[in-house]
Amino acid sequence: MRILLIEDDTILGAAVRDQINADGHSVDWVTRLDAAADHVNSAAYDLLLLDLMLPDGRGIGFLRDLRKKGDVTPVIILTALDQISDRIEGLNAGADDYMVKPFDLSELSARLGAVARRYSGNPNPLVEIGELRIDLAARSITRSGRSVTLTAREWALFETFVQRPGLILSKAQLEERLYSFGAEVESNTIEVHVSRLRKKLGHTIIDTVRGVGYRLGTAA
Amino acid sequence: MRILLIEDDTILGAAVRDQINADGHSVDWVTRLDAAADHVNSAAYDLLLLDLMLPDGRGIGFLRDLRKKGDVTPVIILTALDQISDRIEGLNAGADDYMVKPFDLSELSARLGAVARRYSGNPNPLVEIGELRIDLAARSITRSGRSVTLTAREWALFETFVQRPGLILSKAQLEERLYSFGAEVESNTIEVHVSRLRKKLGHTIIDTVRGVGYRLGTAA
DNA sequence: CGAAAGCTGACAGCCACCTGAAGAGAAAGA
DNA sequence: TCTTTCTCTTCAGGTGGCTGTCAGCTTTCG
Repeated sequence: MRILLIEDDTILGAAVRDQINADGHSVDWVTRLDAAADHVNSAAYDLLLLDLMLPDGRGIGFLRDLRKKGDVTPVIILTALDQISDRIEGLNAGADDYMVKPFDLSELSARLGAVARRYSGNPNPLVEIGELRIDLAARSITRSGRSVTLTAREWALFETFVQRPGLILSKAQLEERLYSFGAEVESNTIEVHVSRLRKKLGHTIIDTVRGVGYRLGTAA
Repeated sequence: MRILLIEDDTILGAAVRDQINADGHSVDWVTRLDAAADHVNSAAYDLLLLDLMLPDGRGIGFLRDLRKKGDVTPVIILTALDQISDRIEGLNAGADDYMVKPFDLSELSARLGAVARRYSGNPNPLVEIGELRIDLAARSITRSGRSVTLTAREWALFETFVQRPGLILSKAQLEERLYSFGAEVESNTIEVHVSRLRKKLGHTIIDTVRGVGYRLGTAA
């Protein structure tokens, strides 16, 4: 596994680097966000270890930008902030996990192993559903050869279904995925977006499971 | 997702149960390890939430035994012990994640979502009963290859039988399972739903034990 | 045979869901 | 900065499917 470590504490950073090397992974180590951005753009990493407090800014923003660009590389946050709000903020920003300093190096190994297992099966970037062709990486969809454009929310919703074929997702789950934990939605937003997706992608693309939730269309 | 909650604190347990329900999952809740073992043996769960300190022993041993038997059901540990050593012991014993009490319920939701995502790629276990094929996770049933759709109540009822093959369930038990406390039913609702299930799934799917209750069909 | 228990078709009320529309807000461009 | 355009949330009205209730019928058993 190829790992990018973003950490400005030299003592902790060195310890983490050595531990990861001992586990048989390769590590690039940077201490600033601008250097991290360069590395992410020029190399493909399997995992980012991201400290939240860095000399040139907060890691949360970096993570948000990363996700905004469509990068889905797993990220584990390293933070000294033992506040629930920070953990949630991190998870919302797109982190896959977090570790609160000080942490034990053997625990870090366990987490790396979990992430490696989680992502060992690479998803096929090209998905075909009925008359639809979906390129998850490029965020593009064609319907019977004709290109279809989705808005941000629509894509987030649709992607959620595509990544979990067969599973029924409740509105609560979908809201959790689409919105921050703090920002509760008090209306039928999910219904509206489902309605729009059906209009754009065909009415059979998403099935309603009354009283339970929604599911990717089985007719396709 | 079907979740088994093993937690002896009634206040926390109830809160967790309600949160999970709100997320669209179904929960069985036990307060002792021996009861947990019974449940694990008699039903297929997608996730275990395991408290470490229980009246009849430590959860770590329970988890070790589970893994020893080859059970790979994901386990999230709930613990009041904010010690790194305990976390590591848990991860080493085969836990997939842990949460330290007190934790935020929205964080629990996030973790459940992560587990659901992690295991969504795996094919769901199929239960076969006669000409029926049942995918408990996807809530789908095929009868002789033909897809059958159940309503929410019908599914809840049928699921109850499938999870307890061989057991005779009284109408009172079934009502308790299908309806929240407070919402009393004063009619033959269970009979009606059993009737509807038989119509959809075949008349031998559920046997009547006169004067006692119902049982999953043995003919199959 | 009679009584108790169980079965099922019918139905009405309710509620989950759908969708068009409107206003607020953000992004893009001048 | 102002304007324009696009997007998202909220709301309200309409619709249909689900579900509890009941009545009448069938089955079981003493």
